Amino acid sequence: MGSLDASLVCDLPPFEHMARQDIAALLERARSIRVEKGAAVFGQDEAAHSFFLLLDGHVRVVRVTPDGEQVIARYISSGELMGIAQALGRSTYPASAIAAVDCVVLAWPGAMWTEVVSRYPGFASNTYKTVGSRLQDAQDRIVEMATERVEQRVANAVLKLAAQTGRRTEEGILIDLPISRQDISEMTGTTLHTVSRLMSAWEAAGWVKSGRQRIVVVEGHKLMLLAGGAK
Amino acid sequence: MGSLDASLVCDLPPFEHMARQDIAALLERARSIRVEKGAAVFGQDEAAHSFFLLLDGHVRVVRVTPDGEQVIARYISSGELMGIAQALGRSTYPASAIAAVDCVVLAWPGAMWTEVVSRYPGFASNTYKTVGSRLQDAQDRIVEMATERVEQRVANAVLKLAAQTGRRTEEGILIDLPISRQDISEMTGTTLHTVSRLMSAWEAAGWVKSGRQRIVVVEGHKLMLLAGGAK
DNA sequence: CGAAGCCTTGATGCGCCTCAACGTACGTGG
DNA sequence: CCACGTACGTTGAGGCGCATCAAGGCTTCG
Repeated sequence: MGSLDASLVCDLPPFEHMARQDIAALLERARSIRVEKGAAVFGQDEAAHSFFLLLDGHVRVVRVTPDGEQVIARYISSGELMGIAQALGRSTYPASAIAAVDCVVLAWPGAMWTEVVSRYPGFASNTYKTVGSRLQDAQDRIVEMATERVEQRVANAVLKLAAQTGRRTEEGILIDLPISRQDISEMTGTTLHTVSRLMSAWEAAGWVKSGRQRIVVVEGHKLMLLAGGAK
Repeated sequence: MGSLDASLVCDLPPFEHMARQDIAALLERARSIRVEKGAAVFGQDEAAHSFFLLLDGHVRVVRVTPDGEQVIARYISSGELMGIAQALGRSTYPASAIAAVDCVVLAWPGAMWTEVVSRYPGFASNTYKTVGSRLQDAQDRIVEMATERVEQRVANAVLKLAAQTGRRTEEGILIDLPISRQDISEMTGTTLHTVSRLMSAWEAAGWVKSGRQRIVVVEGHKLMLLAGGAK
């Protein structure tokens, strides 16, 4: 596919501190791909042939258990790397990446990773920073699941989504991607029923407005109190 | 402290594929430290001044929540790296590392990390492999906490410990470090009471033998069935 | 020998899952 | 464009898994 201009991406965290020409050289070797809503960028347990940068859209990273249950590991927003299995010495992807909306991604061949590391150490160290914060996130979530109750976890999940993908509107902060009760339940280890009940209660209290695949946070601070004020 | 011989560590995974003399050079710059049972190798939220290699013993990595609850993130066995915050661009340790028994650790100044990466790329890539498998572990645990019931999680935790630190005895596989019901509960997000009841039941069934801070797995396959046979 | 730490076991209650039924928005094809 | 099917959302009733509260026994160490 055609080449992209370095200026389009040079402000993204992965390219921080890289020379403009190095960025251009990297981009030249990437393929740019359009992914339709609902389609997979890569699939769980499939050979890790590439690593990716999400240019536009939102991607859901999902794990499926042997007996078919789904768990949402995280949402990727535009500008983030994903599928960086080879950076961690893995040969398969540990989860599936599903486009939550129509997306544009850049893909580099996985075999290029070692070369990239040695040639662009800045890119590599930014990648590892990303990995570090994801490990931190994962560990936070374990603590959360071990110590907090459903209501707190759901409040937290909604707040995180609002912080990550929120857009200010006159009503409040709109979570800018289609998200169902089921999705929230898969992020928090509960059922869509419980999420629905919580959202109804919060709506009655005027803290959120929500509808079909749509959530607007009106009174974030109230949710923060729920989520565990001391933090 | 005195210098160590490279032959002592050259078979450990972190030093795989490194030249003997490079290993020796690295070791020369490490401090070797004895840590008493119960003492901290490093503490949560403290500045990440060093990174470590556990030479001998077992270390418990623990997170404490704002309201004082503890969650055990993992156990480190001898030969593993730990406290590698700087490799991930972090300036503080995300958890505390407590010696489960008397330990010996090697410590390198954190500031050395960038130099180490560029000078010994093999060491770096092995480190990132470690990080990768820990991220994987963490994510597995999230899935587990989200989808499995306490009994399965506890069975899994016991099996993991047996696999990691188990020693064959005539009775069965002995988990070779002092571990209480409370510890298991902090690994699985439950209470010591529930763990105690489960262990009693398993003991009655003849699947384990256990006592004060001591667990022997007699019939591992029975536990595997419990933990979720399909895996 | 006392005290502290670890383990066990019972009784009780409730948070949340499960099962069930129905309402409502969406989009697709006749 | 309307009718239907499908996916999403809501709300109730019931029950169970596990936390919580409580009390007591058994090691291990100073």
